[in-house]
Amino acid sequence: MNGDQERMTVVTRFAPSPTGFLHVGGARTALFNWLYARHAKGKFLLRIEDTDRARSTEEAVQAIFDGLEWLDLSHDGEVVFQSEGAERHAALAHQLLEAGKAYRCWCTPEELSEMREQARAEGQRMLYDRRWRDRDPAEAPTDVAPVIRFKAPVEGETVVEDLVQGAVRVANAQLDDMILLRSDGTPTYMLSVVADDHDMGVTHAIRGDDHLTNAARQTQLFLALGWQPPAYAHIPLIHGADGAKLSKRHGALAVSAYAEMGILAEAMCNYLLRLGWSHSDDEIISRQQAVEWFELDAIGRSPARFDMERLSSLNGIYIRQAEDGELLSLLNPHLSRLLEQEPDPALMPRLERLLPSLKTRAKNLIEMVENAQFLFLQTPLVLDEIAVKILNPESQEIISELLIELEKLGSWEEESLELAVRGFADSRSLKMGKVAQPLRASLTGKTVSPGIFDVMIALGREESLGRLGDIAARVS
RNA sequence: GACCCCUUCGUCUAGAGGUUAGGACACCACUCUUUCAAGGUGGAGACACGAGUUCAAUUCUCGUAGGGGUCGCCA
Repeated sequence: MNGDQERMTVVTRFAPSPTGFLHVGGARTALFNWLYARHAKGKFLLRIEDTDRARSTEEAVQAIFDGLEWLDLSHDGEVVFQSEGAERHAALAHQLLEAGKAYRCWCTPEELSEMREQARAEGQRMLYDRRWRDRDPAEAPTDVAPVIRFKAPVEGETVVEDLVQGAVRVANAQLDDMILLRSDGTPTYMLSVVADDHDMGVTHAIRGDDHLTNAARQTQLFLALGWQPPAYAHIPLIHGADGAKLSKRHGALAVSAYAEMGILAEAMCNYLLRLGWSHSDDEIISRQQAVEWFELDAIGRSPARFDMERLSSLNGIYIRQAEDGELLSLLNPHLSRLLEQEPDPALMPRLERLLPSLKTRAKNLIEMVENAQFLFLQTPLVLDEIAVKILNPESQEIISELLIELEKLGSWEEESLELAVRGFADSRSLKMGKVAQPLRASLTGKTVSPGIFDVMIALGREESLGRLGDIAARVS
């Protein structure tokens, strides 16, 4: 990179094709582009590559917007829809044609597939054989609409100075004359990206490794148009847990699916950031630190596997760090779904009080609301199987006697509650567990819950005594 | 098949000629303890293989093997 370029404002872009949801791979690409732009105090642009009108959908465009919003990756300026530049792209193709840097090709799809068959049979790379490159257009069939192909260099090599992969050399003989304009006159992706990256002033194209070969062809096109290609950074792909490519039919989920699983956006970003990028031993990295630290040369070159365990663990950490108010609003939709109705606002303080205790016990928002569900249940509680076993006649008797002690309590604070319950256990020579577990079962209907005194405080005196009363009432 | 890229614990990675090869997740044990977690302590666990270069290679070079990607009038 020369000095002029260093002084230029960095412009990155995320350029997804709207043919499906935004999955983790795309999300990471977007994150890296965003981080690099913010780090360099440059611009992060968003371009929707919808030149394949047959496959692009409105819903997919929306899904991409939603996904980026969830991840909090805001772009600068207006969104560019690639299809809107079709006319200019087509004009560029004609300009190349007139300059003798492109030519018309009248091959039919059938001829092309024959060519591929033959190349395969001969063990060659399946390339277009350039049969119309120097052929007289007068020989053109009249019943075939031509495409415009790029007259690519035949000899020598094209070098992509990749910021992640290093210098990648491709022999020009390995690249064929790509189609610039389809027979219906519409531009192809290859032409459109080059034109748009140039027009948008993109200085750094950070994208998936699967575009590496394309980078060589795009470099040739840039040069033919008299433009300078952007700096490229091809980041390794994300693989599934089994090492195979992560695809829509193989483990790749929409980022929205992770949101529904109760993953926090911050955790997702932190996880994605550490997939292929590192800053010595740092693991928990805030957005602010990431912006400060993010450099392209710290991106690894080998593909990484997607590890849900790791994401979950990170998510647990972010949940514990989350601010209560924020967490509460994040929890709300999950709670409504679990309860199959809006939670009673009058009961929300219970959740709020139990939040600190709930935080250490969940790896995602779903687990969290499940652990908190008992706070919102109607009494008498329906006990689960093991809770029923714990509340045998003996335990019910204990609860009944404990209830009498608790009713006498003047204050309903952790200290006094603990004193009372422990005192009660001591007085009968009972181990704490003998009292706590029946208490837990009575109060929550389950055998697993946050600390029992936290539970009692969250439920409040009246509700707690009521629930214990339900159990005590069984003692005949 | 051709071309391109990759290769450190099971996974994500640190490392950039000389380290007891470090951290994180997961795993195991212990601890804390009213359950479950969280926390704390400790443990097991890796430089794919083969040649070179060098006094010295995980680190540099070249092969081999394995993995991945690309070869559309898709993007």
